[in-house]
Amino acid sequence: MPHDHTELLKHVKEELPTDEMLQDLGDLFKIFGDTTRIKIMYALYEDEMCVCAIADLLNMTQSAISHQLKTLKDANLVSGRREGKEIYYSLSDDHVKSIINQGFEHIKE
Amino acid sequence: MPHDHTELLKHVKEELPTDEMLQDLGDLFKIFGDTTRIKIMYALYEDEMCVCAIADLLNMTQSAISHQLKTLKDANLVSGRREGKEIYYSLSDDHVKSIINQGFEHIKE
DNA sequence: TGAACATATGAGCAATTGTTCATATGAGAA
DNA sequence: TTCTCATATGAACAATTGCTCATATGTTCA
Repeated sequence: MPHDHTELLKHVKEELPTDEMLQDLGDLFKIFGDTTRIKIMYALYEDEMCVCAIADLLNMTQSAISHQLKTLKDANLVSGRREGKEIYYSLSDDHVKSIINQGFEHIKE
Repeated sequence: MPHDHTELLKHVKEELPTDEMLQDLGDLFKIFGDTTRIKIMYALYEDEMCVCAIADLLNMTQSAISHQLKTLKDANLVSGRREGKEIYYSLSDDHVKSIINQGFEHIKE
C-alpha cells in the first residue's frame, strides 16, 4: 500500500494561503517574468520616462513598449502622467524595487 | 522633429545592469510566475515533503509535480534528498522565502 | 529475480503570450 | 481645421509552456 502522509498534509494545508491569494501571487510574478518588462521597470527605477524614451533605450518599437506598459499599469506596478503630448511613466510603489532587489540577491550566486 | 531625450538615456543606460543579468532576473521570476510552482514552494516553505505528498496536497498528478520540481531544481530553488524510495524536497535557500514575502506585500493592497 | 511503490522523463497537445503591423486616439502647432 | 508627433489598441502569428499519457529508472521487500 502507498505510504501515508495525512498528518503532514493536515499541517501544511492549515498554513497554506488561499488558492486565490496564491493565484494572485503567481500572476504578479508572471509580470516580472519577462525581460522586456524587467528592463522597463529597471529603467523607471532610475527615473520617470516617456514611452518613446523607453523604446529608444531598449531598442524596441513604440507599440511593443506601449503594450507592456499597459500590462504593468493593469497590475498597478507603474502609473502614467500626461504632460502635453507625452506620457511619463514611473513605478507605482516601492514594492517593485524590493521585489527586483530580492531577485538580484538570488542570482548573485 | 521628434523630441530629444539623449541626456536622460545616457544616465539611465549607465545605471542599467547588463542584458545578461536582466535576462537571468526575468528567468528567475518566470519560475515564480506559475501557480503550481508557487504552491509547491509555499508548501516547502513549511516543511520538506516527498513528491507524492505534494501531489496529494495540490490534487495533481505525480508526473505534473515531478516536472515542476525539475524546473525548480534546475533553477536552484529546491533540492531533493533521497530516503529509501522517497525523495524529500526542500527549499534551497532563504531567498525563496524573501521573494515570496515581498510579492505578498504587494498584493495585500 | 520479480512484484510493488516512488519518482523521472520524453513526446504531444492545448493554451498562453510577446511582438509586429495597421490603425485609432489625443494633443499641440500652424 | 489640418498636419505632425506621441501613445494606445486590436488582430494575427510564432514561440513558449504546463499538463497528460506512456514508459523508464530506481529502491525495497519477498
